[in-house]
Amino acid sequence: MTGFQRVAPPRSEDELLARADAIAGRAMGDVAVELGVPVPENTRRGKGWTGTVIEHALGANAGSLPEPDFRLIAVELKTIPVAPDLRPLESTYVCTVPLAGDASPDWRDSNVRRKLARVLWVPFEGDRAIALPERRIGTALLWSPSSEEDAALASDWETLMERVVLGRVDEISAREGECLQIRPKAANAAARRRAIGSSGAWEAALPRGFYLRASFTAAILARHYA
Amino acid sequence: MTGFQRVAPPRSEDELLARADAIAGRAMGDVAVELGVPVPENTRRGKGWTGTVIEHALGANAGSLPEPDFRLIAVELKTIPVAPDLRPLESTYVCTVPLAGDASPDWRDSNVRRKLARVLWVPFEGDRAIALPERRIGTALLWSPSSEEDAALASDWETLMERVVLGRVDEISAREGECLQIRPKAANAAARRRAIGSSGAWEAALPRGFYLRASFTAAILARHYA
DNA sequence: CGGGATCCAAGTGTGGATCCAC
DNA sequence: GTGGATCCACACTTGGATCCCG
Repeated sequence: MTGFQRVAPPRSEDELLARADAIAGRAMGDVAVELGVPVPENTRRGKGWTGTVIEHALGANAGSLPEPDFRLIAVELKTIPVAPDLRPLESTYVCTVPLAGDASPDWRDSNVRRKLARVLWVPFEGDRAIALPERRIGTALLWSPSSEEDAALASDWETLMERVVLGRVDEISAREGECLQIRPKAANAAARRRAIGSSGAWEAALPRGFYLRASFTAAILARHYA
Repeated sequence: MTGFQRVAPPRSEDELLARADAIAGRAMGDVAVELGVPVPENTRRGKGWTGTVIEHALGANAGSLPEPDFRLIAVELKTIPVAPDLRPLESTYVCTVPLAGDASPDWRDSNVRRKLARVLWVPFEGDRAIALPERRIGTALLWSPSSEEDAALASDWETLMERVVLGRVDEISAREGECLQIRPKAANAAARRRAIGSSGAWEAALPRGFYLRASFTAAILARHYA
């Protein structure tokens, strides 16, 4: 939001969906130029660019921390690169893993659950043979977890967090978890953050994040668009 | 330390004092130019400039957090503006007040005590009628608190922290404390930080810092230079 | 293929302190 | 005079994610 044209926050889910409809089918670069968002030359230098563009286009409250992207209506935005058959090409970052031992042991209080309570999925062409600005935006989907999805997420989360609070996050592999996984989330492999160690004392650990597996988001998109 | 000429960290107090002697009597601006440190035009835009210049000149490990300025020899650097009679014109910032309730209740474990255990005081001309770059650097003084000074600091610290841990930091005035006081330390009066409230729950509080009163530092300088 | 590694922008916090109205 | 308010630089953290080698 630094000097770009501002779009007012949406005041209802209908208003949000109408705006999403308005950019569906358009190219990322066109939307960005219209908003005054700079277009990166190199794709490697634009890892978070798509998210930023869509945020501005839809009127997200950019940059707030524990807040949803659309605060007024409590909706989180996730842009997701997809293949022509709508299958996601990447996993989806949810939030950081609390390593300091200051998190509730209850799934219902977790940041993962709060983040995923209401999500606007905005798919876009993920084919890397196409330059980023030329990729087209897809039709958005407003989603909340079904009771089955919530149960599956809760199960993974509880299994993973049990090891985290015991100070064993370093032993967790991204192979664990059926729909939710834990992976590194850092500038590089040397990054360290204060964490509870296995002895109960502070240790330095690689920062991690919770991610949704592509198979999980694939099922969400498939169910809706089928 | 961003692109300026680096000076190696001093390996002994003698080496540090020798360097301090070498810049005593010189003008701030001359030393800055020699080191490649930019000189600000407006004095209001250079509140921390003197500290930065002296840090570079003496070889401080700039920018580390809980570390002393001279890590190898555990010495903290404080530049202090003084009148012609060597009386300080300002109070001296020590460290932030721990508002989150995660601090030890023991003075011996406190950040204030650690910071002040060994200090190199570098006085400089504080007269605002003189442009900042023209102000001359004074003769440095390496100091540790006497047992009386330590006791006085401990007394103030304990009285103040008792109210802080009870969530009553907002009720503390800078008038309290004979040698150590608590004052705002923030970008502006609207800044807020998470703190323990009087009910025990989290509240938003204005960030604060511990400061040494000018009368306290005046006594230190007077005793040494008399 | 996907787990582990990495990249950028922007916001926040900390360390360096001094300013200035009452 | 001085208590309360404020200013700058820069390191760190977080939110946005994708890259890429075994």
